[in-house]
Amino acid sequence: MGDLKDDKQEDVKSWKQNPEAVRMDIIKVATEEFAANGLSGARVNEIAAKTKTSKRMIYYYFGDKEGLYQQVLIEAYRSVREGESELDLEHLDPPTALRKLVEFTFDHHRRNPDFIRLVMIENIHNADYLKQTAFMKTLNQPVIERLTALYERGLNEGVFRAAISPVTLHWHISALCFFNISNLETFNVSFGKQLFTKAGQSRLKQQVVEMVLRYTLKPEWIDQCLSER
Amino acid sequence: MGDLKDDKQEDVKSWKQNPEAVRMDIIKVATEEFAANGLSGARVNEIAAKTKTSKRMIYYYFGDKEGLYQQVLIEAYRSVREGESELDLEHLDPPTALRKLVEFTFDHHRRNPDFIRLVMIENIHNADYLKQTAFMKTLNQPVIERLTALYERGLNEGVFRAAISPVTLHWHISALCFFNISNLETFNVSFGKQLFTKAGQSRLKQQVVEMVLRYTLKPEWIDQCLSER
DNA sequence: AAATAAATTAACCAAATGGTACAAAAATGC
DNA sequence: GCATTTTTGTACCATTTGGTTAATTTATTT
Repeated sequence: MGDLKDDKQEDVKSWKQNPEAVRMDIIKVATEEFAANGLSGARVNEIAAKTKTSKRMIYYYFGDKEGLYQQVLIEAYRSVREGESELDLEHLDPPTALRKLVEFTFDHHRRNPDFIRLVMIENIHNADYLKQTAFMKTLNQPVIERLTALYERGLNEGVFRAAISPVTLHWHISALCFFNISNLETFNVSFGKQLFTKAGQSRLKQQVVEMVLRYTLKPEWIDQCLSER
Repeated sequence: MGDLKDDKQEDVKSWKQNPEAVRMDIIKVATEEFAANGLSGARVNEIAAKTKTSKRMIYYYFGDKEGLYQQVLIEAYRSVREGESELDLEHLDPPTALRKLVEFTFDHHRRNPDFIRLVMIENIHNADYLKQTAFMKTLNQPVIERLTALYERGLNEGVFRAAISPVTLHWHISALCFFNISNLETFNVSFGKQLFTKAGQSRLKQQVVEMVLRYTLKPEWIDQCLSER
């Protein structure tokens, strides 16, 4: 018993190649590490250890730490924008569509804290790594286009106020939904946890919706659109 | 010419003590470094080099890097809250006072990007270092108190809608003003610089004011209060 | 099947980093 | 004026870190 023959010849030293899977494994691990610790805080050794492969592979595929970070960023933006594109707002009346968009954004940011953290981290670095990629504008264009279409429908139907720029509208929605996650911890410490309990969050979500709608709707439509739901 | 005598005996090896000045010098330099590079990104050597004193002093006064970071945070919060307390809103009618508060917050955050960055960084660290200090709630209480007084005045005068919590109101104002600075760079890259030119910023400020007022005011007062200015 | 290219491993390295040991100069107490 | 305590400067160190060298294994081409 226990003689060491070629009983299991498979697990001795043998591996299949699967570059793409290895790449994605590294990116996934690195995403968590960078989101948790920032660019300078993350440790390549730590990332490598949590990977199915070795540190050498990281440098083989990504060149250096910053190259890896940049790919993590790109991948994060891509996957988030992909998620957003599932929304279809065209068949809803404009106020309802806007409400749905805000609610979706609010929930979406809550479900993707790692993405929020990566964006925070990238801002700390003055967006230097996003600037290098340069395809950012293309990637983000659809967001604005959808919102523009929605806003113009609302204008034509006479329910939205004029002279709001879609980019500004997007900025407002982003600000409220982003801050909710990004500053959760310091706000907690400073002002208590009321807003961040489960009940607090669903109340807050409705208030954010309300804020955006009260800003966008013509006054005469406010009461109807807010009670509606 | 050039003989080395005791010509200047004063600058050889002599110094006056001034602990508090040294401490503040370190904190000031460290604030910039931490704001620029984060906790893990900042280098103690670099901080020391930019100081009038030596690395040894940093460890003497602050124990370790994290201790220094923590003091930097505390000092930053204190000085910012101090600045805010200069506002006196009591003698203005509630809508005007609220407008002034929002405008002030917007400008204030713009003038203190280092503070914004420190808060971002602290959030990346899950507010662990603020949690340790525990006097945060005391420090931030006045902000809520002032806002509560203002809101209740507005209620009594019949110009504000009911059932808005002051903490929530503060959250909304903070979110919009904070995001403006914190996410400036990534927003720039993603959606263009329109909102962050000089003209763009003053327009945005008015829109933020408008958003808060439309949310807070009773509908019948909106037109009057927004045109007023 | 031989030669070439791509993918992977393990051991190693120089530089940078947070932190300290030691000693000397000022201030303070007696 | 002397002893003790506080404050400061210099030189140094152990560890960690990002990154590499060189060799081995699998896949692909001819």
